[in-house]
Amino acid sequence: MILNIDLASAVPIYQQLRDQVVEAIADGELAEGSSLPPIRTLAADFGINFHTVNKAYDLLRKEGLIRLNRKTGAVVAASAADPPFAADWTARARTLLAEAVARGLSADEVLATCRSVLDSFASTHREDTP
Amino acid sequence: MILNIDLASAVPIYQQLRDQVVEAIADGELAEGSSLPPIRTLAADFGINFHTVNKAYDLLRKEGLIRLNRKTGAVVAASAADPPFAADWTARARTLLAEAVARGLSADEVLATCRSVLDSFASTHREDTP
DNA sequence: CCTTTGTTCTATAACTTATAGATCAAGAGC
DNA sequence: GCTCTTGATCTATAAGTTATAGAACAAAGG
Repeated sequence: MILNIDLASAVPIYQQLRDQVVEAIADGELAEGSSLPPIRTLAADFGINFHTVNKAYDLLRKEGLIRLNRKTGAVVAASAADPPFAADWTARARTLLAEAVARGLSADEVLATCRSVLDSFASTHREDTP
Repeated sequence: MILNIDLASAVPIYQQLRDQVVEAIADGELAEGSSLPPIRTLAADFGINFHTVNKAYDLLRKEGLIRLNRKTGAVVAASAADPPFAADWTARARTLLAEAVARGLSADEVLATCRSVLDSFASTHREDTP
């Protein structure tokens, strides 16, 4: 798994890490059961503090995306969307979609972009499609 | 225009205000040329500081969504999406869409949700559809 | 004139982010 | 058994963000 962080970005480092793990899971690059690097290793690789990585992993655990165990380390969990998540997600999507439309993108363009992004997730790295 | 703010929310007040104006513009509820309430009026209505409202308006101005003038007040600008915006928006959409997929929603469900939200924007409050 | 409006300064308290160091507890392997 | 690796959990500190507050300025209108 290839992770990149941008120290100059306005988005917090722990959030960048979380986002990239989320994208890797959606991508299929990180399948259920696969392991993430140990906190300290990842921190050393990026030259950042291990507490920052810990915060990202803790966030992913709270979201139910990974399981954390001593020695087993961080492992990608089985995904099961609960109804409250769907409602919350839709509210956030509404805000993001509204921004695109308000800035002058047409609904068709926006939907095409979404479809294209979703296709890029569905098509790659799936090992359960023989 | 009906604005609601949640003081208990984790999302900053100025961001909530910005998001709701963005949604109102996407909705057509706020058409090009229509006026937003004066900073101090809005602040008084919500019982919050006028600097907080000023920050939201300033953000909207920087995004090119409204124009600010002394005495003319805050007016919704003509929308014209520049290419850098589209690229930036797609990157943010990728993160949000990835979250839905990673949490177990199917690509079809997600796309249907997006379509439904976009339809809700396109269908309401348009006075340029005779 | 005086009011209304956005704009711009300073200041402060509370919270968030990132860093740092120390320690604990569970499991693996020698 | 001992040690190493691992996540988990405390304290602490510096820098940045958020929200509040008060004051004052500049332009346009009545």
